[in-house]
Amino acid sequence: MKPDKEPTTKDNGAEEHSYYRPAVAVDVLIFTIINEKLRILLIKRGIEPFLGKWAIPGGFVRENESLEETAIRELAEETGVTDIYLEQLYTFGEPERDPRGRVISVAYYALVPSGKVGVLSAATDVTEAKWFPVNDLPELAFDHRQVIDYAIKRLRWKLEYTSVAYSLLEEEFTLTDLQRIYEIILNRPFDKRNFRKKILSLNLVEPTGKKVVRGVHRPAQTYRFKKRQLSLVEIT
Amino acid sequence: MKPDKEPTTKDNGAEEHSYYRPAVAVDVLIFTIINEKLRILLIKRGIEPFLGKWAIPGGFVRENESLEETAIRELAEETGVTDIYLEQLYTFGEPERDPRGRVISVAYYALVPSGKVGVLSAATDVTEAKWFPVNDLPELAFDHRQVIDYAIKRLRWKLEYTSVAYSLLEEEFTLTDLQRIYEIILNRPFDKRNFRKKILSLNLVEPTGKKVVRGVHRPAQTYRFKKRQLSLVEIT
DNA sequence: CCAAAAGTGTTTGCTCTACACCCATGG
DNA sequence: CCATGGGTGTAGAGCAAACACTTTTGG
Repeated sequence: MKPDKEPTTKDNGAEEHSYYRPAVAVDVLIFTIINEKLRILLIKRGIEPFLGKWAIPGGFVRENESLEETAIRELAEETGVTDIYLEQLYTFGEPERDPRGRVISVAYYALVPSGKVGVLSAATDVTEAKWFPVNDLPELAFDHRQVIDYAIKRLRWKLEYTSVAYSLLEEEFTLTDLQRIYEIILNRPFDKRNFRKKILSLNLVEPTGKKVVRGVHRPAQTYRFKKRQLSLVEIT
Repeated sequence: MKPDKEPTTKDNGAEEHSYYRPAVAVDVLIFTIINEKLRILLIKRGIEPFLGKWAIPGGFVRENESLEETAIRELAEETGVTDIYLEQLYTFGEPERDPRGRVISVAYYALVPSGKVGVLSAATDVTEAKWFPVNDLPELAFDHRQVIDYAIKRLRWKLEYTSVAYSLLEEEFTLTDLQRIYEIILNRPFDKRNFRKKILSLNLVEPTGKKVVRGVHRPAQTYRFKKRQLSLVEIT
């Protein structure tokens, strides 16, 4: 139970005694789209430091629990959802990030389908939690502003080069739904014809055969994502 | 000094006492190119577990030292070099990765210019360290095989989409040098004319005006990287 | 019949690929 | 003068961008 030289063995036996052990937390950035805006789930701090400020939900790693398991647990505690897109983002370890002492925090980010969101926001009302549009954030605790900025950059990048976008949609969706995800997150318009051409040429999506009527206009074909597996470039 | 609820405040006061604190290590994957091969610096373990197996150099985070500082320190201890490309790779935290107890390890990877290598391999002879070609690795300790595989994937990706390649070269280099870096790491040939056209069109490189003679043939123009700063896509 | 989103092709420019020969040097 | 890598251009294919009208529905 007392690691002495891991993971290396650079034999300068000077460090045989107990090592300095920082606290290790996992923070989970939970994104979704509500009302045409990319939003993140934040919780209001009830204690010092940063009392009253908003923060990314997170918690400490437990014994016998992997980092990913911690993230999944946190996610479930906050939102009740499981089985959604989750990816390690970055590990933040500046000594001064927490005024109370050293905390190394491994950040993950999760994408929740826009549809499950009603449920979520209800479930999270108990502990003071809210979905904030990412371009209208409140005052944040710790270095959480930078963490969020970094996550958004990564999300934008992933959206352009992989198929994460599907993680923000329900099983069945229209191509317009998909296009809207891209437009909202990347914050620029796409040409409808070119967009559809590109998506269909990627062959990641197939029509369900069903149509859905969503207003006083022509019904739309719905599609489903072929394999519920992500990305061509599965390197972060 | 005793963080109680960081970084979140999900008020279930059950965890007010001292948290479980795993050991936190930083491992540094140091890559370079020697003799037309991509190589990684490994050290031989002198103690159990995995005695005699090779491992990625690393060490524990110290108080008041950021993760990056730890990585820089490890890198300097192993190789003597400073001021080289360093990037956080991933954080590995499976509870069973170290048989002796929980160790969370934040992996960084570094790229050392091919030229500084002579110096390095000499300097590292003291502690049993060796440069191994990445496609001819010895038996490795812990989960280090996967860590290396992951790093190589990331390195390949970075090479294609950013300008990390320059981190493996000296200040001044020929276009053939650069092409060779790409060919070695991506393990496929490039067309000389197309390669040069592309590199020059990116405008990241400028001729030094000097030429270098390196054999019984026409001397080559040398170039330098315009801004010693990396990547267009500065995300992960 | 009107409003609103769904759906659909073609042209143009640009980027990527394939490909072969002359040049400068040292021995 | 020979061997060796340095250096250069062009044509064709495939991909990305721009762009406008018809269809289906509910009210």
